[in-house]
Amino acid sequence: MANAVKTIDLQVKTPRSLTSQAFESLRADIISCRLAPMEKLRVHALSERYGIGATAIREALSRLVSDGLVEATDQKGFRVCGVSRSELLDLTNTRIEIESLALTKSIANGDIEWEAEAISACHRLSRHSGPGPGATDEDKETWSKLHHQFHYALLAKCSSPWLLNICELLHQQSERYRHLAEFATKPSMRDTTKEHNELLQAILDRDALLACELLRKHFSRTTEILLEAYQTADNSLVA
Amino acid sequence: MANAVKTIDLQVKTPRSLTSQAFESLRADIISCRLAPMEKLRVHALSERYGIGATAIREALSRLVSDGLVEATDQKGFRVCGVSRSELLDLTNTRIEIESLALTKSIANGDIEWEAEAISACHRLSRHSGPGPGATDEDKETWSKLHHQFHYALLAKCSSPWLLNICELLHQQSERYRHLAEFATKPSMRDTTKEHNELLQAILDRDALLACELLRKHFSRTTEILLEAYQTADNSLVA
DNA sequence: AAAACTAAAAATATAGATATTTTCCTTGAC
DNA sequence: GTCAAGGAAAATATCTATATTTTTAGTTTT
Repeated sequence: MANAVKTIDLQVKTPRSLTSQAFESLRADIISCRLAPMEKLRVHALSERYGIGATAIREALSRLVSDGLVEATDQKGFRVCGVSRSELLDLTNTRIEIESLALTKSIANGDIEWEAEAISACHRLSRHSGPGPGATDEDKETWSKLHHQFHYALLAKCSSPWLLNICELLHQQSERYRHLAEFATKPSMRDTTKEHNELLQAILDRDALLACELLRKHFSRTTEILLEAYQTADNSLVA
Repeated sequence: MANAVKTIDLQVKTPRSLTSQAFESLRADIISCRLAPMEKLRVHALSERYGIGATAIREALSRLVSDGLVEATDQKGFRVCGVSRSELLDLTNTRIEIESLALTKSIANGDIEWEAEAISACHRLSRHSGPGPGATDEDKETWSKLHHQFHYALLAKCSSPWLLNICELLHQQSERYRHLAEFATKPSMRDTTKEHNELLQAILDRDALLACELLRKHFSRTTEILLEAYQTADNSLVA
């Protein structure tokens, strides 16, 4: 009721707190490995780097602890979580199993709108030039986003917020591993677009078993390539 | 080398930081619902309650955000995460599915030592008087711990740190729901000891399918009882 | 070379300043 | 009279700067 024009309220942009800004900057820098695994995170240094007070940094780091990106030790401060071959393998396996659950549910519940979203996300992704060697940092970031949106769209209708949360958590972890080897990967003799299209087709056919199998292969292949890249580059992932 | 008696260093207790203390106190109070769902968490008030400075509280609250126990809104502070029937149902389902994965793996990998641990944890639990109406707060807490240790022991050999992490996360969430209805539950016409024993037996028989089915029933029954308790007590879990 | 001491650096905690949000009261319109 | 709008005042969140403790690294001594 009352008059229709009152406050414009065009959702400008949330006047976010410095803590939130620091949180996102830190997360982005850790996932992209601009802050390397096991790197010590000195609050004072970060405070200068981002131009944000120490308390806000400290709080942002704390929030990242439960996300598994930062580890904190009492009286010794923070550091970026380490990486290892065994963790990458565990992560990949866990992700395959849990995303398969979500995908199966999504296929069972998804409606036409869901199919449409998946198709358009897949299309957007396929038209991007990809994260290959010639790409700028911005290109790579855009591709990551599109890639994420495609996979998210597939799981979106699993109708389980908790399951979806967990998938997001695992995705975030995987992204870090992918970035870690990014500069070491070769011009990829891999047709990811084809993989995505096949996955999409299986989904449209509502063939959950095939879709899960394709998802498994998709993730496994990425991990294999990463592990190989580490070996070639002696980019030692200490076990 | 050198003389044997120097510093006693009997692993007294880690001289933990105030932040860690605050973190654990807050977590315990939220899980036990001494801090109720949706309750506003005023930093100043908590600072006095625990006798710990505001910064440490703030940091501890930040750490709880990613654990899904506290939610933060920029410029509006913190509050305990809300609860709902639908979330309880989602949580239970997700937990059933994911713990089943872990349990199956554990059964595949577990050795004699693992069996022994499971048996002894089950025994310890069965000899406890239980969390029934006549129990003191300390009794209840001890029972929770033993119950947790039993279930953890079952999953311990899944050989996937990530999967285990996620199970712990979900367990923590479930515990909060259990405590929420604790005072409303009736003298339980339920033989949990029997349920636990049957589950243990299936595991010793290495019958993964049966074990998962028993686990599912175990969790489902708890949730049913909780939902019923909410209804009777008008302990409204707003949908 | 190992232990003990010293000085610098860093993490943690406190207190106080600033800015935002909420509350509550007043005012005005229907 | 009731409801909505406006606007202080209080409460609260956020941030900075400072002080205290702990860790680390370097140096000396045994």
